[in-house]
Amino acid sequence: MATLAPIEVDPRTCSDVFNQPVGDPDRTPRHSISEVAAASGLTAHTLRWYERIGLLDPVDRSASGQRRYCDADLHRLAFLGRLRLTGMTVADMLRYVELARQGERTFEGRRDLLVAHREEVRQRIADLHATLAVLDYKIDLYAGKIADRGEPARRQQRKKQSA
Amino acid sequence: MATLAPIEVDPRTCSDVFNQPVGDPDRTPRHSISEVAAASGLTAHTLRWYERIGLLDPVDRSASGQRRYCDADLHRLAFLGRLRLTGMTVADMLRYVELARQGERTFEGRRDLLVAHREEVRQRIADLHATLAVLDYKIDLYAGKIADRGEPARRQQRKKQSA
DNA sequence: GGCTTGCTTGGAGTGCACTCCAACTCGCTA
DNA sequence: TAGCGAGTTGGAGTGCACTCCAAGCAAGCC
Repeated sequence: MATLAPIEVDPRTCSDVFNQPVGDPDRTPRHSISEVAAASGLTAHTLRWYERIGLLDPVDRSASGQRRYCDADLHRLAFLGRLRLTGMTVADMLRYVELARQGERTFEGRRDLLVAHREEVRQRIADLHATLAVLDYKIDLYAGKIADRGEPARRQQRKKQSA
Repeated sequence: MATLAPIEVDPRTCSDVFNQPVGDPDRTPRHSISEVAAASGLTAHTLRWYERIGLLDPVDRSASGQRRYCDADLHRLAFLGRLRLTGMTVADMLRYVELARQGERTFEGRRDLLVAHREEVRQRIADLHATLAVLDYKIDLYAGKIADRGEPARRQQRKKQSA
């Protein structure tokens, strides 16, 4: 069991891994929990916890009872990790996963959930950009003040420019 | 005490309100806690809590002991709100405020703190954009599937396109 | 005077998302 | 055969950022 590369974020790698995984991800159970932890950025604790609360279906086990994750598990984790990273609550992720378990008849529900999340993501991008402008402004201000302190002779002049 | 407009996010309104407020914000204490709550998006609980932990200096009081916020308080809150909204921890905000209290000699420290936060904000914007791509992809996929279900005759064809 | 509304306080409580613990098993190597 | 490292479990604990509570006060209105 070699070290796993970090899970891909290419859209196709997490398209619809629950029902019709793109590229037919391998279902061979073979990755240990520590490998998956390293690859996903989640801790082993968190992986077990996700399984316990139902975010992951029960993972395959080795003869001695240890977890062995397959590629499909990795893909689901990659997608869940994206949702989590972008602020979706675990409760909403659970809702999504439970819809997915119910099959085709929940396409609308799942789409709506993702559309709502996409709106939130867009809003947050806008918020972050607005804050970036504020940070740039203040950082420049500090840069000017630090320079002024080094060159007190120019203080008067600088103050006029950047008040 | 009229309803306050939401606090501005224009960079100049939160430039350096601690030491040299831009545009010389009014120091007249006049806004009640509920007005400030409405304008800032924070609850009255949170405003009191921010003051208790030292994020805000002790706010002026009316004759009967009620808080009266001045415009400078609003500006500080606007900036702190931006930091908070973009994921800075309260502990880091406190560190920033405490640096500001120490005056000029902490310009570098404050700048460094903001520069570090700016980097985090940029990283998060990148993460959000990456997730947006994944969400777009999956939402399109669901749209296709929902359409297919309505038009079973075309299912074969559509599947070929969007697998 | 009585009622309502809005505010005050310190400390306790909440919700989320982990994160850790103690006691245990298993496979492997020396 | 002993020791080690990696894994197992349910339940308890942690840290963060609020959020609420109970009891009380002050002002305004009928």
